[in-house]
Amino acid sequence: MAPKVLMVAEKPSIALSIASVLSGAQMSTQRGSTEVHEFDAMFLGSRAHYKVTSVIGHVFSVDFPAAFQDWTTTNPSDLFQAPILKKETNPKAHICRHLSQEARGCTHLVLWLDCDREGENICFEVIECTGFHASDSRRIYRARFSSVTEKDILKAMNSLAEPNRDEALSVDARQEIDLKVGVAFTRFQTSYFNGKYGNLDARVISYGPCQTPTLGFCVDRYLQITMFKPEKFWMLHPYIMYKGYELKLEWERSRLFDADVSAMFRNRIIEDGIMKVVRVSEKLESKARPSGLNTVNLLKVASSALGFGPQLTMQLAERLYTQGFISYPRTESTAYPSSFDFKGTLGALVHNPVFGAYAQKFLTESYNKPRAGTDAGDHPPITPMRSASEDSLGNDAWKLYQYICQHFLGTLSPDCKYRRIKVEFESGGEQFQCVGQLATVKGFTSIMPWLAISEKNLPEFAVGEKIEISKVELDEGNTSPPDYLSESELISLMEKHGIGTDASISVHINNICERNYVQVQAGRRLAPTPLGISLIRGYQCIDSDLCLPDIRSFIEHQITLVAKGQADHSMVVQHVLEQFRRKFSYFVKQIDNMDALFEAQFSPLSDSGRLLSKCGKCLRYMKYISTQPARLYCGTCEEVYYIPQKGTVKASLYKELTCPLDNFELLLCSMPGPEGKSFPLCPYCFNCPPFEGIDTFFGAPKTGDSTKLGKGVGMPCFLCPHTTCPHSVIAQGVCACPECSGTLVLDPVSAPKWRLYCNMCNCLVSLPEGAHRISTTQDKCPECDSTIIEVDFNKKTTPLKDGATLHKGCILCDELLHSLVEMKHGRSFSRHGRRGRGRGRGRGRGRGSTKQQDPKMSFRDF
DNA sequence: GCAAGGTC
Repeated sequence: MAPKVLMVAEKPSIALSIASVLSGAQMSTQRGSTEVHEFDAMFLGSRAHYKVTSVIGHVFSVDFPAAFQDWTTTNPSDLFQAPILKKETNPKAHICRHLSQEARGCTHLVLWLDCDREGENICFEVIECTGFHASDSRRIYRARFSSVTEKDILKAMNSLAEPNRDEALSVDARQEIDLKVGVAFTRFQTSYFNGKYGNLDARVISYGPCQTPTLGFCVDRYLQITMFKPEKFWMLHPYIMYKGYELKLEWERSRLFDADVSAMFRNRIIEDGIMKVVRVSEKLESKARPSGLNTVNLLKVASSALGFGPQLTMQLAERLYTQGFISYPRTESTAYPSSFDFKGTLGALVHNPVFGAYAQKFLTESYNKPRAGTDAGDHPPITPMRSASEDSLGNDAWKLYQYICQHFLGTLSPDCKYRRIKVEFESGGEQFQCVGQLATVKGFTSIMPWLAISEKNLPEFAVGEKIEISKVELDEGNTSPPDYLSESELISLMEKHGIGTDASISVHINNICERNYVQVQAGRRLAPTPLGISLIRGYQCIDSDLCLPDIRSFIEHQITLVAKGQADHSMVVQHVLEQFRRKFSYFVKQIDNMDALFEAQFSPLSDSGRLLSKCGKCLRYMKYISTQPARLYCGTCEEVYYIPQKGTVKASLYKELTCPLDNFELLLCSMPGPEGKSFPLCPYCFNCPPFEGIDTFFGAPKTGDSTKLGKGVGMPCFLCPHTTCPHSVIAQGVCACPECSGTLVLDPVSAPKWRLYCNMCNCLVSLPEGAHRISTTQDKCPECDSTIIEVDFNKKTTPLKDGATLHKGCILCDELLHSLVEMKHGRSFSRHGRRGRGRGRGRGRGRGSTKQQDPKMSFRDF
């Protein structure tokens, strides 16, 4: 039987390249989760059928099991020993199913994942999905390629190897360590600080072994700035007039920090009055052309020269790449592969209106061999692939494309050469100099003009000449602090310390912006916020390891032992986690030290917010904190009560009305929008629902579990089954909801457009408009068990005979009332089923059995 | 709600 070979790459573009090379572009392509390219060709000496497909990065990512997902019930320190599981990274893409289907009937598997540790790890993810036996070295092969070129692909096919399990395990180790450390610290910090300060506006206060050192770099610079003490200095600048030039000479001492001494030197020069030429030297200097463009350098230039953040740059680059204008934009390599087709790339640019002439010259004459650069074995440097114009790309993409073209042409240009002439002088025992520069070969600077050397002409001097000094200036200056860290400097620091990868550096920077730890200022400089500063200073005083870049190198070093087979995977994970667990428990013990910084930076809850609602325990007013998450704070009891995160809260209508269960003053909440519900709410019950068995809470997810209440999820009065309180669903409920198992409740502040709404779904029913008052009574309809309501009509518009205004009745069975009510949302309104009032447990099943029996008894047909 | 790493 002919072998059937499944080959899997890390991304669709590489699967396409491999298939094109191995099939000689004679393949058929099927769509699927990812494309599958099929063809016949030789494999290990026999004719074989090939299928080439790909994953889209990692198939799986790690997470905690459900039992550890709940912030309120899981102690973060338990996370270090918690089990972890692998979940499909993107379940909607069905990559696992795709691989399993494609592997059916295949005799061999060839793994073409990127040749780095992550790729090695994905190899085993793929093996798992395909159902091959990981140990079957006669059927599973690893293709090792250093670039996606025909030469390297063919070479890899002829030297198939085995996947490296140790390298894959090292990635497993990193994943587990990053997850456990990051999540444990993040949950602890967030829970500790969130809600503690009035003006600390943070949804989550995250920690991570990459993002935190990244923030650390920004705060370090900020601290340098604040600690900086300016010093006065003086510079001596004699001037001479010579052959028509006025020249300002530079002092060999550059500057002095002593005013008197500087003045003394100045007097000596003035006394001497003559500059003597002691030496004239000339040197040929050169400025090297760039090597190939990699991602990190692209990010740096884009940030510092184009003003684009890394996130935007990568988005633009991705678009240019998918549209075929540039090569793959995520690469570490600055060296072109030996097989790189420079002529082809230049040819693509010859018709470009901006770069065409420059490219054409290289083709007709010749071009320089690019500098060696470094080869990371991933992708070639970023180059243009196709000509584009500003009109077709749009402004930002064009700027980036333009730079990529300029850089590419720069790499093929000669170095910039220039003559540097230095003239040295002496006067009054002091040495001075002036320097001239003249370009002899512009080289790459003619296509990258911003890198050109600044030219300066000097007249010719002869040694021994004496020239009169025209004036002497003593310039005073102040040393100045550095500026905030620029994004481009930050990228360099991250690269230097191994924080993040070419693909993730932009993510970490974006992270610390989104978490409100830093703000991007003009010129893309990163100014840390009070929150960012307090965090880093907090780590520095508790355990500075936590925010130093070494924390990443430590992890990298440890997992490298696994990758090299020098240490056992689980031993290393255990060892590293144990160290972090100790650091974590020390951090928890010392959190007061960080809190002291927060106290200095942020105002305590008791100083902010307006007074709202009396606490049922101490009977004092609580404070309303409007910043997210919205909450009430009792300064006396030091308790926080969350309230619904949407809508507004007022005390007005329910002033002095208190909850019979706990004595807390009721609030009136109004959800936003013209159809938003209004309802009373007890701050205490909302946070600590007093009745068991209520499993539908306001704001809770539909599948929510009532034992796991989050912030903003709880029991407003319309869900409360209290039997005598006038605000409970027992008192305010009118009838069963026609749409769901909820109860229609009277909206207490809906006048003059009186209405009922369902306490569980969106169902809305409008009542007679313009009534003075509508209220529920304690009576029930004998026919349908709904609550009898009482309407006090307006004298002028009353529908009652003789101008009477008071009317009691059932909204379903009373003819007059029913003619005045209208269904706003929902399909039908049956009078069947027992009314809501009887549902002592808040969620009755009254309607369930009769629901389908008489569809005609709908609201409209009534 | 949480990390970092792939890639889209």
